[in-house]
Amino acid sequence: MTTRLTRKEQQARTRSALLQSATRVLAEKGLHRASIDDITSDAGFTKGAFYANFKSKEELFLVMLDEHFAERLAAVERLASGEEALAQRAARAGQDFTDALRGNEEWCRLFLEFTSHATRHDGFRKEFKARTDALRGQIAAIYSQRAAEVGFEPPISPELIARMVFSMAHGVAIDQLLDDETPEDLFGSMLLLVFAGLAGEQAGAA
Amino acid sequence: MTTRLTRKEQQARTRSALLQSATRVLAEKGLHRASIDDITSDAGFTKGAFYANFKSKEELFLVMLDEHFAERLAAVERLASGEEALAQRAARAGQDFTDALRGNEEWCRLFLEFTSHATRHDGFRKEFKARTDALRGQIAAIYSQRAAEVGFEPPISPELIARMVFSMAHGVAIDQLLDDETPEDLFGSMLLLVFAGLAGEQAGAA
DNA sequence: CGGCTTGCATACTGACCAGTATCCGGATAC
DNA sequence: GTATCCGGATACTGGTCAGTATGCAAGCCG
Repeated sequence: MTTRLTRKEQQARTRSALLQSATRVLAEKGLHRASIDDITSDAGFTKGAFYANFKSKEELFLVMLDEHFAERLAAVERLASGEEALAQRAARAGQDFTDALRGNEEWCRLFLEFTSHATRHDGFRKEFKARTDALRGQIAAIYSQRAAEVGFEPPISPELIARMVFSMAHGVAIDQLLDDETPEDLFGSMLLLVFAGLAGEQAGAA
Repeated sequence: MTTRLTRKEQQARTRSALLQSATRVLAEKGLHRASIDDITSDAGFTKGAFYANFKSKEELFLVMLDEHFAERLAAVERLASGEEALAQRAARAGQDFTDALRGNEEWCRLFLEFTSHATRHDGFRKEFKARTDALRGQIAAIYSQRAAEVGFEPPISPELIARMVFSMAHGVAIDQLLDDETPEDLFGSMLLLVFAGLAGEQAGAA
């Protein structure tokens, strides 16, 4: 019972170990300063294992992008179907979305790295954008559904609201990376203000 | 009249040419993928010129940080002393602050690069933070002064408001780098909502 | 004018790294 | 049980880059 794994299982295990190490090491050192050897040795392998599982470093980035966004999308969908927060303000969705960011320094760093990589690699940028759009679309949909339930008519489009929430989250993530004095509830306060503003705008005419 | 420059003047000219090229090249290629040779040759020099003017690549980053923040601080102070926008909403200050960002893709990219560098180099991070704090403090002061002029009592501290404005600006900057479909007025709309929220919060109790 | 200084150029070094070629040993298939 | 396959290890290649050492010519000072 020492070696119970088929070859496929073994390789899958290796691959996911590499991905896990990649997340850690790339977040720590940055996309370009972390070498393949850094990543594989962190996982207890060598270069050979890497190239048996990924075509290139660039492909690794893509795979990681996929994994991270899939996780977050799943989290959002879980929230969408969950009943618990239903009566809460729609901001909840955005809040939850960035609970992923807050306290998750690793993902913040990776997000930064991926972003700057994306600005220089158009293929990667398109993939990044596509996934961001999907996530944002989900959140917009949730918001709009919740708003309808409460009988609230947003003065601006849910898509735009979602975009604002994303931008705020990313900005706060940056703030937290740079500054150890960032107020704990910065993002929450911002959401509150924005949604207070939305409520106010509805009352007042355009 | 061919060579009218003293040696000091000549070197100052070289140095500023290098800094200008550094801004362009580092924004284009990223802090670590742009080599010293890339920078110097963009300016029509070679490595020797670089090391005659800067101790190391790291020192170059610091100098650039200084220059950029000095520019922005100056811009903010110009705004603070200017009379033209005095009657406008306090958001003007923040707006102007990020006009520097909007349409200034180069600085956005550099900001991203500096940020991610800062997360890995504590000395640099502290310098970055110090300058950010100064800029944010300025904006908070302006906001607070304007609010007093209008007789408006902000429900939350001007420092926190300034921090929000910064975060939003940075988030929008990221959005714009990643997405060519970012609405032109995203940042403006966000500011509007936030300040509407502030006004509303003042009326409503806590 | 002549020796000294110095800003910049050139050539080089040591280190690092993505990707490739080759090999091995154990799992798989028959 | 033997031949095959293949995940992963090892060794190597070509290229890049920060930083250094040295040279040189043009500016500086007496």
